[in-house]
Amino acid sequence: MKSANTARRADDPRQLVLDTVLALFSERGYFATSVQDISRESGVSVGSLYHHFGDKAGIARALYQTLSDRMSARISWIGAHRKTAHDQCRDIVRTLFDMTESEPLVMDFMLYAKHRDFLPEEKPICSSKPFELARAMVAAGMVSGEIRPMDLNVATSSLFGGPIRIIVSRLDGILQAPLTHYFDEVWDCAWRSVAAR
Amino acid sequence: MKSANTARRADDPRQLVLDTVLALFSERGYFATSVQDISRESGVSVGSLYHHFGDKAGIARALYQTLSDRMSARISWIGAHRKTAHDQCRDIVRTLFDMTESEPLVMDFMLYAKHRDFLPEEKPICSSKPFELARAMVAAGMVSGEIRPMDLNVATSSLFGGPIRIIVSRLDGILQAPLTHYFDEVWDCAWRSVAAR
DNA sequence: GCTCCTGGAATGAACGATCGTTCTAATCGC
DNA sequence: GCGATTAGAACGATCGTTCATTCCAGGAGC
Repeated sequence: MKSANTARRADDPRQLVLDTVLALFSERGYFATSVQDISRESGVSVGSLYHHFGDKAGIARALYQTLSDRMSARISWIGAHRKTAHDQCRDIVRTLFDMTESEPLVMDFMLYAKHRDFLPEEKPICSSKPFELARAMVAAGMVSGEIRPMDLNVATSSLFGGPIRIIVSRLDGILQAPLTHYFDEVWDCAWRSVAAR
Repeated sequence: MKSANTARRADDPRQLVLDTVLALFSERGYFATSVQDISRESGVSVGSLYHHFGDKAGIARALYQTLSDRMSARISWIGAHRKTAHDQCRDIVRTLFDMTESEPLVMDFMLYAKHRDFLPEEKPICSSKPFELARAMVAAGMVSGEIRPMDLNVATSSLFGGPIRIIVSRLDGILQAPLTHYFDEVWDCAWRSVAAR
């Protein structure tokens, strides 16, 4: 094999760093994690960190960008492969639940990155790319008559607010059972809040 | 007047400091606010700060305690003066909306204090005193038959998740109109998600 | 095939700035 | 006159960042 992309995940210093800081930021927080910590834990020298990311905030920005893009891709896929707003939104919630269970650190970072003290210029999660995609699906559902006519912000918040709050509860350790256990009940409540009839 | 409490708000150094740090933490964040900043802005010397609060985290803890107690008091009052779970929860949402408009900094701090990097030992907002009170009202509503039988966490999250998400949108500057404008629609959606019939 | 050259990548000791905290002396209220 | 409170200069620790240096892969010239 030609191995055109010689940068395997294990050897690519960028990916090595991003994997490391996701864990460090989640367990200690951004400000309690020093650049020296990142260097030691990832095995990448301080000089390399600055070569690749510019500054400390650049590491956080790169991490957010990567995770945000991944989530956008998943949501876009759902939008293309499900027809009704009901099915699209349902699958989004299911994906969010699955991600929370399989990659809780990722979910935690995505939900709170903007509101933590770093990433000052980034816009809040609710106006970021992934959420914009979801909002568009809700809008389409309102046009098609699946969803009652109302303010678009109210509809989107009502539909996803409950599921997000359950995710937060799970991340905070309040819920012992995996989110799969709650999915049907949560989605039933969420859809009732905006369904046309 | 005897003026038994000689510590008027304007002269009480503790209250002076808490008012100051609420503004500073909200606009710059906890870690970007130095103790020297707090001293300069509040007019209280560094020595006094440490005399009254012990350390920097103590200031944040005191602020959280004060605001949390105030919110608990309001929710308790509602619990005592409204009979049905519907009216109780509705008034809680209205109070949250009102607070968001009249004291956005307070609301912002309450919603995100636990998830910011400081206050490490505090439990997350959803298991704090104010939210426990609200959860109890939901539980009572389920017993009385106002709310469909379901997992208590699911019901509470579904009922307050939408309103909280709208509050976050407003705090982030996404919504231009005051929350009063959205209240009826938001509450209608929220209640539909859990109402018995 | 061998050497030299080149530029991107990696290194980590060192730097200045700033942070939270301490401490001693001064001041206030009674 | 005495404990509680205030004052703010000073301290050690630690932070993010810099930079002179080394490493290394691969193309050019012969």
